[in-house]
Order: sequence, then C-alpha cells, then structure tokens
Amino acid sequence: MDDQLPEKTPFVKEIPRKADDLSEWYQAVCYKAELVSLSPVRGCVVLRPYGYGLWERLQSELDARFKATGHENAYFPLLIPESLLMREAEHVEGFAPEVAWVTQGGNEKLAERLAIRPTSEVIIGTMYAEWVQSYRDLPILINQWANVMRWEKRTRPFLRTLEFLWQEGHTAHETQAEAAAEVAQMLEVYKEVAEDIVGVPVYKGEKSVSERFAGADHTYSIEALMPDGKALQAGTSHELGQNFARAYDITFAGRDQTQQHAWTTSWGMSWRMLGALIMVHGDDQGLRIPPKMAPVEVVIVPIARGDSTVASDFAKVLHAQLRPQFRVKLDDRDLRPGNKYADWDLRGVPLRIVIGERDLAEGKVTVVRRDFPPKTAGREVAVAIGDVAATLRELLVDIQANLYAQARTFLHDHTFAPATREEFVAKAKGRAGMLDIPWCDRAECEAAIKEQTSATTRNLRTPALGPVCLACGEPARVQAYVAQSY
RNA sequence: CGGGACGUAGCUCAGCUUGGUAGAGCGCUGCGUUUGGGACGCAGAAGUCGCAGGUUCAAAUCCUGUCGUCCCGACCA
Repeated sequence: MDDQLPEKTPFVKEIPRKADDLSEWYQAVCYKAELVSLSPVRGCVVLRPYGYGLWERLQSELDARFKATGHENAYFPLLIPESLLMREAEHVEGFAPEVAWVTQGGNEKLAERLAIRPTSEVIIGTMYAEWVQSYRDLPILINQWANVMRWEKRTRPFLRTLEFLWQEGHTAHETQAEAAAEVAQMLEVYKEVAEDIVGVPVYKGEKSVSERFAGADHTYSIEALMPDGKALQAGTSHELGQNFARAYDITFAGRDQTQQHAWTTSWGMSWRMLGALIMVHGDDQGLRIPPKMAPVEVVIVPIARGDSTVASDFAKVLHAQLRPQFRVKLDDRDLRPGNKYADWDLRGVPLRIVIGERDLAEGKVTVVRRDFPPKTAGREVAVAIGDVAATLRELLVDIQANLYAQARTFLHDHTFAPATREEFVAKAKGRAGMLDIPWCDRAECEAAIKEQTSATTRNLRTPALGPVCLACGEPARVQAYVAQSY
C-alpha cells in the first residue's frame, strides 16, 4: 500500500499499521491495550481496568462540569413498564426496533413486559410528574450515570455495543427559553470536554429532522471526524419541548395561576467518546492518550545493570516523590526495558521516565514523550533530577496541546466547501471528510444525498453560506456538515 | 436482516484440496546469563480443532445445522 514504509513497523508486532486498515487497527488496539474484552454475550464487551480508567477520567471531567452548572446526580430503574413506554408515540416508534424486553420473572411470565431502558426519558418523566406541582419546583436539574441497552445489528467496541455506559441529563423547566438555554449550555460542556480534555475537535450544530432524537423538537450534536473520513456523533443535547411533559403529565401551576406543561431536555455522552479518542490520537505504536484523559500520566522504567539496585532504588524514591502530583506508575516488572517501552507505548501513556545508572551518575534521568514518533528530535530529553516534576508538568501540557493541534489540523484539512454539485458528490462518495455546504433542509434532499453517496447531514447551523442548496439547487436555508457516519 | 469471509494453544497463523487421531512463531513456567527500544541458552507446560448432528473402520479435514467474529450493504443515539 505504502511502499515508503518497511514491511513491519519495527517497534510493533502486536497491531497492524493504522493506515493499512483502520478497523483492524482499532480493534487490535482496543484488545491489546487491554481496554476491553469480548464477552460471551454477543455485542457486549467487558470494560477492563485500563479502559475503565479512561471512562473514570471522562466521568470525573463531565461530572465536575455538571455539578458546576447546578445539576445533581440521581439513579432511576433499569426496567420500564411497556405501558409507560407507549405513551409518547414518536419516542416508542423510534426506539421499538432496538428495545430488549424482560418477559419473565423467576418462573412466572410477566403480566406486562418490561423494557430494558434504551434511554430514560420515560421513567424519569414519570417521576418528574410526581415531583413537580408548582413553578417553584422548577427547574429540576438531574443527571444519571447509567448503563443502557439498544439491540443493535452490528457492534464494535465503544462505538456501538448492545449495552453501553453513559450519562443522561434530564431537566424540566418553566419556560421554553430556559430549556433552550439548558440544551445549549450542555452542548457547550460537551464541546469543551471533547476538545479541551479528550483533545478531539468537534463541530456543533443542530440535527436535521431525519437525524433528530425520537420525540424531540430539536436535537443538537457535536460531531468529530475519524481518520477514515467518517464522522462520529460524540454527544447530543435535546430540546424535548412539551412533548414528554404532555405524555407523562409533567404539569405545574404557573405564576399566572394556570396549569402548564413543563419544558424538558435531555442530553447524553457515552463511552463512545473513548472510541473517538482511540481513533483520532492513536498511531502505529498503539494508543496515544491525552494527559488529561490518561489513567497513567507517567511511567517510570528503571534500567537494571548487573546486581546493582542503584537505578531501581532511585526509581522507588522518585515514584514516591511524584505520586502526590501525578498519576504515576513504577514499572518494576522483571522484564527487559524494551518490552516495557513497547508495552506502555501501546497503552498510550504520555510520558516515560527512564532511569539508568549512566544518567544518574550525571544527576539526570531521561524523559520520553509518547506523542512524538520514534527517533524524532525532542522525543527524549535528559532532565536534571531536581527539575523532573516541573518538566513533567510542562511536557504534559505540551502533549495535551500537541495532540489536540494534530487532530484539529486533520479536521481542518478534511473539511471542504465543495464548489459544485459534482465535487460534492465525489467527495461524499470518497469519504473525503466533512463537507460544508449550503443546504435546503429538506428530508427528500437528504434522502437523495444518502441514496447517491451514503453520506448524511451530520449537523446544521445558520446562516447558510450560499444562496442555493449544493445538493439539489433549491433555496438554501442552513449550512450543513455532510459526511458518512459511524 | 441480505451478500461475502473466517473460527485450530494466551496471540498470529499453518495443516483441510487428496480423511489416518495436531504443528510453527511469539507469549507462558523453571533455572542461568542478561537488561539504555520487543535478549539468549537449557528444560518444560499448554489445544474437547467454536458447538451439535451426519457420512465413514476412521473427521481439524467431507456434509448439514447452529453460535460467534470480521468486511460490504440495510437499519440505527
């Protein structure tokens, strides 16, 4: 394929090269870096400790922002009675093909089937109906960390599994304006976490009618671009209008003494975000984790020499020193250093401190950054022992910035504003990336685009940057990002 | 759910065409020498060949079914 590169990447024997086959590379990284394991259940994965570490990082960053914006965590049941689910017609219709059902408890068949939640608007709305009496009870700002289940046909680790972990925020407000502000605020939180923490640049916008959440008035998303030119929806925020309030009787006595329906919202981000992290930042050596997301920021590898314990003794001291300030791990396994390097490279640890007697004699250690390719100038630096903590701090900031910058460059280089319909179709078919076009905002047009190119609108914004729809020639109403999607 | 491919040791795979009772490399265990980018020597362990039927004296190999995985589509936050 690429005859510039050697047959095999010298440092990696565990995984194929990323550019050769993204899908195989992705799966190999997920399994070999011990993020997930396939389980005996079709379409379900086990999230292993290192993968769970990533999830915990994402959780804590999101959770802190939810709290800062006035939300509280709560937990609602996994099972939803069928009759309850049926109340919001569009919602049911949208989710029906993906719902898993419990039909039996113990040895007895249930009188009413119970849905395993594909999302929790229904059960939460039902409870809100009980809790809300007056405008004084609003807003309700609740988030839940949970698992959900959607019976998908085709699955892949993180991106689409039957059961997945996510958070779902559910709020109820007195006015539409408040609900709209909430939805915008949380979408911005997602963008901030995606970009500043996960290092994945995204485009914000509103979903088209056909891509909208079942039962919502407006759905907004952040969309990231993967290396194969396909887009990945990484977070969504929905204005549910009064639809769910009507279906589930969330009513309150308003300031004007009239009985009113609340305005509700919901918003979610899942472990799919980790799939974006893996694909966007990873390289031929494996994962490259942005420091803010790294379960281990720094790994210390002592180099043994004969019977001397000088290096390993110092490594223990340094480890103890750094521990309060960094997520640092001492790798004192009985392995040769090269094995450890390859191992931590695969796992994407941002920084490695190599401690050898040669450096120690000069009062130094070697610090190696993961984001630079092997044999790149500046990848390894000798650091005076007294400066280690400060250097690590600087490098972690720099790595975070560098990974984001690389991803942003890729996104910009693969975002196109086609000049003609022909160019648009060719680029859409060829998975060139995000196609930024003036669009008519008509479902028929979107269906035609999909038919011809298998791409769809990812999200929309206003105003349109041209007079006519690039796909069909009708008057343009919005500006759309179009791409094939995961 | 349609089309295609594949399930053999922890991993990557050979063996199947032409049936005769299972192999390699890496990894793993022990000992020793080693240790600045995936070490070497010696010794060793490890597989109901995805599962269930069938054909046959005999099945990893042939046939049927089933489950799972991957790819392309359809569907899908």
